[in-house]
Amino acid sequence: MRGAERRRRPRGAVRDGLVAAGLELARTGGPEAVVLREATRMVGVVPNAAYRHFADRDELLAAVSAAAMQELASRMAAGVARVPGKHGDPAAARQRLGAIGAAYLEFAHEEPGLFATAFALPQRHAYGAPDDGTGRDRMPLGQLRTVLDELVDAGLLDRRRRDGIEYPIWSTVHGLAMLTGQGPLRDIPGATRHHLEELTFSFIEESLA
Amino acid sequence: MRGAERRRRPRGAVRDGLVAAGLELARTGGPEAVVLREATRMVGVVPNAAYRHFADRDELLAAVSAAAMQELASRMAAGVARVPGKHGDPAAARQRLGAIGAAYLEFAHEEPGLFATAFALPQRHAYGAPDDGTGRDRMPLGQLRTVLDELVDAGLLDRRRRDGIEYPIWSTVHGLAMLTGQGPLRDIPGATRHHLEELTFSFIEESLA
DNA sequence: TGTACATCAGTGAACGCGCGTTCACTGATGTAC
DNA sequence: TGTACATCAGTGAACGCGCGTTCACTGATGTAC
Repeated sequence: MRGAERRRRPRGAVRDGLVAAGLELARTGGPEAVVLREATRMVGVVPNAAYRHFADRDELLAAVSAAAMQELASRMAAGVARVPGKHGDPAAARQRLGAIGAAYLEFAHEEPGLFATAFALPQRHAYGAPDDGTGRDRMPLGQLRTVLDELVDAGLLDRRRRDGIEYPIWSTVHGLAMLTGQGPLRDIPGATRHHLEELTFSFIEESLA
Repeated sequence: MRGAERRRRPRGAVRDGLVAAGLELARTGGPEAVVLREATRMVGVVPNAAYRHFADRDELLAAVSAAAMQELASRMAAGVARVPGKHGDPAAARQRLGAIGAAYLEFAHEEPGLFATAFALPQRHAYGAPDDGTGRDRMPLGQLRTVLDELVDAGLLDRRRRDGIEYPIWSTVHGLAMLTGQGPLRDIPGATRHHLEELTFSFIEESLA
């Protein structure tokens, strides 16, 4: 790089660029496609420059994975926010639960690579992390809990059944996402997939009722 | 290899050996750990010898994956067979459903690498394949269907709700296996995991009731 | 039953590839006085 | 306000590695007559 070109990037631009590049790679090919050298190429920087920002490839992947999870969380939050009706309204509460599940499945289907990357983390996520104060972008599990609490307040879910029920529900939706995404049901037609999604939502509501 | 050593292996032994070696690799490190060269080393054969039996590495992985799925199917069948009581007996039917789910989760937990490999197939499985005539070793989905039919016969599941309900149930169990296996809940203590499994079984039964 | 020949299933050597990572370096930026 | 110096964030070159895969080969086995 010629002298005049040095340090033209704003602070943190390379790091952000590497994560963004990693996200593009993950989008196409999942976690294994997050190749450190390729990311540096996309940013226009020499391979070892990455080591100024990440200890190793795993650390880059962790950052990419966290970003992918954040993207899922944002979509869920947006889906929930789109449902009108105030807290405690039964119809609204039910719709918000549906919106959460729908956003989850939509993300898994539209961005299979990112979805896989969000969950294929070699380390732990802060799934239960508190929100950022805005109430948006909270982690998926937290958002699900909030809606389930609302279901209780709305009288749609027995308070005595509330404890821990987020896990079976999460499992059900996550399982469907995996089976129809990267799993054995991945090649079924779209209509069939939607039918399975409806069956699954009904199954969940049946259990809550 | 010296002349006398040539062709001492019985027919098909190398191929079977490669699949067995692949299974060992997958057991430890999942699908990516199925490395063709390493498998040939384990069998004691030169790397390119593998190409007498598989077109490429993907074909070897497919064979390994199918074997892993077969292992899961066998465990499920064994679990079901262990439950006494004849067809149509309500208590037995319920227990057989539980045995299927338990075998699935146990396999995912005890053999996470094989579980991942069984489902990380780059091609399609014959999940709905007919059985081999013995009634054992049928594919997981087929076994689940059989038990659900029995639940209907036993009067525990409304016949009108039977159609397609295998998918939400499969999703629920599969999702829990993923979340507590390779997923974000992978590091929870064993007691917590068992609690989640119980919660999940209850959730399913609640929906069927 | 014996022999000629095709096929099968292995060997041996080599290939190019891209990867993650390390090292010594240097110019630009920020900071203390 | 100016200067000395530390730190930051990049460059350039190189490494060893193991991988999948291809090629030409050869000995053992099975088959046709």
